[in-house]
Amino acid sequence: MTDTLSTRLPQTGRRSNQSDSLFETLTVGIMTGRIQPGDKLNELVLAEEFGVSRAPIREAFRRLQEKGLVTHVAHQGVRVISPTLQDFLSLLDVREALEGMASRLAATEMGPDELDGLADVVEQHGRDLQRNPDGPYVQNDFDNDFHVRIARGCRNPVLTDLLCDQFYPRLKLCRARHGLVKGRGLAAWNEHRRILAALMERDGDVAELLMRRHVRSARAALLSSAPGPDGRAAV
Amino acid sequence: MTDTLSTRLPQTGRRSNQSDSLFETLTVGIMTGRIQPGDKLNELVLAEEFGVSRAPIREAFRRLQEKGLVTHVAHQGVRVISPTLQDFLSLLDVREALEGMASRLAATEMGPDELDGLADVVEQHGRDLQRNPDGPYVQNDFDNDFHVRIARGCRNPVLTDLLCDQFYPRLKLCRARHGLVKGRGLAAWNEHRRILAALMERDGDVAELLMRRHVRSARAALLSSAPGPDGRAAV
DNA sequence: ACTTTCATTATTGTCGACAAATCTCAGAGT
DNA sequence: ACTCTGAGATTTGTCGACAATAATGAAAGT
Repeated sequence: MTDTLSTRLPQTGRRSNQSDSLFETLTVGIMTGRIQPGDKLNELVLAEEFGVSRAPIREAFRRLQEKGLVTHVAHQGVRVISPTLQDFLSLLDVREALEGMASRLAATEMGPDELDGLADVVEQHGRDLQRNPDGPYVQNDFDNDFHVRIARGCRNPVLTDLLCDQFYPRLKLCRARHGLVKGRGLAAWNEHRRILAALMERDGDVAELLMRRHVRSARAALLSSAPGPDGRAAV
Repeated sequence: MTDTLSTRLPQTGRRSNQSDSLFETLTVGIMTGRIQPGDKLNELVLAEEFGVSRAPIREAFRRLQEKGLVTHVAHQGVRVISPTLQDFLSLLDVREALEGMASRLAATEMGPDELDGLADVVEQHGRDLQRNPDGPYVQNDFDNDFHVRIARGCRNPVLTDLLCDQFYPRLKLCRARHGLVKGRGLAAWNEHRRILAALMERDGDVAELLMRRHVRSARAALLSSAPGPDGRAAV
């Protein structure tokens, strides 16, 4: 945790209870990397930092715990999860299943305007690649991310929530811990283009197939860039 | 909520904090149907019932909220989710993806002893069907459920937790709200047998295919037994 | 020098109380 | 009979304090 957290506290009057604000702020803090994997979250420190009592802090902790972003052991406090490479790989297996289904559903459910927006995202990604061809695919803006748009376009609220609220935060946590895979930007972009084409053709079977292959490629790239020779995490 | 909840409170000294006990007790209460969908959960009432203060109650509520079993609106309290038929169907779409992947992984990861145990489960199910051929497939014992065993056999902790801790409780909630589909017991059993066979042959492709078809069949049966003519929930 | 023991400290778990918001329902008004 | 209003009651949000447990570190023993 490099910086003071209170800088981002909305102190909004819109949301009446502080527990919800805290939860959101801490979630963003973990996703952006301001709070690092392995960091201990001290109740008193955070309470003072945010100018609240410990009760709302603890309630936010319980939600973070159930969200899978922190661990909580009795009388020992809360600590940001530090996923092993094995955890990362496990997460990507589940991601393959979920995003594959999301793509299948999105193929029939996304509206023309949504598809246009998705095409814009891909096009912008292509322009970014021209400037920096070897860079990884970075998820700068959550709302303008290729995968997030598909997760939202599948018209399945359970799946959308699962991916956006639970899965992508944990994925960002894994990336903060293990780094991004370099040099897969161009390959990812090509795979995105083919998935987009399948969606526009309303071909759910192909869209699922391509998305699953896409996630599997990312997983394989991660595995091949892993430190250990047997595919196990160093820590 | 028909019965007093405190009957199941472990009051165990083993688990030091009461928040965890409450969370588990409430989760079981919702899963078993003792707490019904739509029920309001009053902090003071529960605090008195369990003989604790409101703080641990509230912390348990936050975890239930993030688990997706209750809703929480500010100054209005906590209420057990009352899923629409649409939610039920959405859940089954995601279930198809997750259990399909679990079956694929389980085909290569499950040990011989685990497969034997799974075969016993299927056999026992067959004996139950002889006595009551028209009954639905009921999940009497969580540990001896066909799907739970596969979820645990896939050797992917993320997937196992997602299915057992998050998905199956929500599924039970949906069943409590919308009832079980009658008369699918025999068909389900046959599908289970074929999935088991694929697992024993270590054929992940077929196992995933059959499991997805199995879940889709259950979904279709639910849809056809639905009240509305257009597949929309009455509520 | 190293390990063990024990008292001190720091942190978490729980509680009761107060403030703020919502809900309830009797009574006035149409 | 129906709707609207508002005071009282109920319920939630937050706080400060105390108790219980774990982490820390100094002193004693080997």
